[in-house]
Amino acid sequence: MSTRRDGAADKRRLILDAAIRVFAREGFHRCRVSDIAREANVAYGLVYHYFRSKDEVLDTLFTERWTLLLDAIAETDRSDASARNKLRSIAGFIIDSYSNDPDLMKVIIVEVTRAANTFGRAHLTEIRQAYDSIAAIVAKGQEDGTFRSDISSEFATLCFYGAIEQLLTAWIFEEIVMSTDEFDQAKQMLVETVCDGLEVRSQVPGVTT
Amino acid sequence: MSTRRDGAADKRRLILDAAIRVFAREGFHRCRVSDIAREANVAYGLVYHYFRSKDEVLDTLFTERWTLLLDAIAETDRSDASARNKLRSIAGFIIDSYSNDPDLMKVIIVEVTRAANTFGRAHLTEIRQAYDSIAAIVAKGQEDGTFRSDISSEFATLCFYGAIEQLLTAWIFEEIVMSTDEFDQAKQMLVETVCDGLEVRSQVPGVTT
Amino acid sequence: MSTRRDGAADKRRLILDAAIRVFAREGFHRCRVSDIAREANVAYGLVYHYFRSKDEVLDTLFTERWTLLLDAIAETDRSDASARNKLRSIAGFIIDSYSNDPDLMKVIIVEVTRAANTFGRAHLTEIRQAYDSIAAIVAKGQEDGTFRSDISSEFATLCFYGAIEQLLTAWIFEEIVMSTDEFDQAKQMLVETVCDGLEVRSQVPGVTT
Amino acid sequence: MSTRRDGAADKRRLILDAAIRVFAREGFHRCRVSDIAREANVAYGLVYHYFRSKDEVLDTLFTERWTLLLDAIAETDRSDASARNKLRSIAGFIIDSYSNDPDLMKVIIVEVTRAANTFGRAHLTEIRQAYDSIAAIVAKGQEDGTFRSDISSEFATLCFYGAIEQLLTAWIFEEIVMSTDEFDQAKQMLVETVCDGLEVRSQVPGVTT
DNA sequence: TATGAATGAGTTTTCATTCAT
DNA sequence: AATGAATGAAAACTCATTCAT
Repeated sequence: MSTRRDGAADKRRLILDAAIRVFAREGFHRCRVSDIAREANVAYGLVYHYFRSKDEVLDTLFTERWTLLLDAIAETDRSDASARNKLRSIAGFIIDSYSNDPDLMKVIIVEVTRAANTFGRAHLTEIRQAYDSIAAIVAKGQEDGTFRSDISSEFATLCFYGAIEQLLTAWIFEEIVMSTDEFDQAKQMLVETVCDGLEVRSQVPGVTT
Repeated sequence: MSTRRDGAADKRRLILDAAIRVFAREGFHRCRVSDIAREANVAYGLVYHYFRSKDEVLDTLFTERWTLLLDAIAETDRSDASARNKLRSIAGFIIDSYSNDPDLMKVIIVEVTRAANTFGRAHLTEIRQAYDSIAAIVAKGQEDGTFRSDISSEFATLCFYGAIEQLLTAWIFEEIVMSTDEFDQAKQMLVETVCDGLEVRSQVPGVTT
Repeated sequence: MSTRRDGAADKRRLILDAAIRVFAREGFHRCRVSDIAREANVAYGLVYHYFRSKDEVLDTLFTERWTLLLDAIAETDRSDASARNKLRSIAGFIIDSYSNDPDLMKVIIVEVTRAANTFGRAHLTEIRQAYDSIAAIVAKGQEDGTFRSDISSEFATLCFYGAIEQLLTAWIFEEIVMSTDEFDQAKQMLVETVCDGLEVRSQVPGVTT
Repeated sequence: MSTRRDGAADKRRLILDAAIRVFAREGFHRCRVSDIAREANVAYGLVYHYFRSKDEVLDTLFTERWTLLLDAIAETDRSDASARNKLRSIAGFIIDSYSNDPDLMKVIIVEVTRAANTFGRAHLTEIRQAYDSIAAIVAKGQEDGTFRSDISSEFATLCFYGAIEQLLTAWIFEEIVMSTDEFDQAKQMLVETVCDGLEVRSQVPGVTT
């Protein structure tokens, strides 16, 4: 969201990128502002020239990226693809984001999205907005008869997003390095599993307790 | 976990229970040890009499509860129920845990299970153990032909567990209060969604990108 | 200075002896009262049953031993040995004390005698008393013409006692283990060096700056 | 030791000088870091800006001064004075140090040199180095026939250094204020006593036990 | 814009001492 | 006499933030 020119001298960007690495490596709470400055090869005080606080650095990082996600979801929703393919596209976007910049995604997930007590709470509105947009896609799928209607769209969204995030979390937690093919396979499996669970079926298996 | 007699005088238990409330309310990092002591109506130093550090309090809380989960999974696995019903039982156990003690589950999820940088890392082994046990159940379901085999059991487990945790996280995040009926409905929907996605189907819908 | 019966059940003595080992091993400030109790195989609170405070344990240890030293000096002084032999006897007593109970002597020297800011200050009177008694012996040696009189007896005492303490300190610092012969040799060298320096000489070597 | 310019603005120096006064007045263990900061008229945190810990402040103070001593000994040793005069010079340097900056010397002696359990242990190597250099001087005196050879040079050094330190300790302990003349007299007496004890004599007095 | 010294509130942890049994 | 749980004051150390240059 920098309104400044990009270039070698954009110290603000330098700081943000350094912060990504430092937050990913040490965690937001564990690292010190001086760690960010050192990683960016920049004077301590400059961080405070560009950002009001350490929190604002993370907020900026989150909002930058989350806006892209919201845009991608909106963009996808505008297309006339099937609900299933829209979900595929969103899952693909998130997984590609991780594939392209695992550090940033790690920070966003670990420090914001999954941090119910701190930044998660602060960015609840933006996070909800993503859920709501996805839920709207599911709802349309239910309306046109693709998806079953006995599962609420909000609930379905939780399953969908929860599966994605758990996948990324596993990669983060276990420090798994994935190949391009493996990423593609993961996308495929994810969408199939979740969407198959959501689709209308001729014969629903009987449930016994 | 406590080998001491329970009763009004078990200050150790008092401290653990107070810690649950304080961690849930303020978050592990935000709260001070003095908050725990005050909440437990106990002298500051007594926390350190029973626990080596603030960290150890959380560790204890996590291990106490996670052991119950691992036991429940193992117990379930030992039964001769179908794979689907085993998963239902596990999901039920976790959701019931939340229903019975939302504060404790909030702490475990927010501060440990989802905290890749801090306690999550420390308890990786125990967390993995749960995943592995669930994956084994899925694998058996694949072997007996109930579940499709084109999705790896590990991957299926991520979807399953991710959906559950996202569900709980939503409740936690949004501070949603659920009725018993709603809890039951959630269990039902969760298992149906995930298991239907995993099951072998006569006709798999065509996938177009 | 226990007024109680000695015996296997004398917990007070047990505590004092344990304190010697713990103070010697870890230092007075570094060790905790619980360390003493554990070393003595005695309940925490029992230390406070017999002693008002941690300080009092050290005070007791010091006074017990220092009284023996003061007695030995007085006893020596009462004999009709030469001044040189009186000093030899005192040096011998101190070195024997170290030889017999290096831990206790380490504690007394390190924690009291050389601790100008803490216990040394508190026991200044008793420490001075030893110096004064030794100085009196030197003074008599000066009066009867054995020792030179151009060096004040107080000053001579400082040299004498300083040399002894430095010797013990070296053993303590460097953790040197000495044989009986080496102890005897040390006594011999010490007294010769110091006394020769104090004695009246036919020809004093010229001093040039 | 400071590589910074001296002047009113060198807060690091300010802190070190304040620490000398505070350590001398209250003792290292008794004083708080806040005492040092207040004495230096400096913010609490600045102490930690310049020094990693309270320990490091004392370490710095000791090393600064002890280096001067080692230099002085080396310098002295390089001259072609007699062994006796070399010892005189060293004793003079130490006593002058005390005379010029009694607080600093008090801190070094009380908190480091005589503290076998804490800092003395940490700086053992540097302390030994001084002893060794002095012992080398004595050894040369033995080789050229000035000093008697039946006393080992290490032993002689202990007597020499022990006498000096005991002298200073007495001044510190008893809070004796000395005039310049008295300091000179002390140097004179010290060297005479110790060196006379070390010198070769025509007739060695008989020793009877 | 850039620097890094300076500030000081906040928190964990330690441990001597007390006290109920 | 003996136990060990309970108390709480004290202090080191951290680090986000400010500020003078």
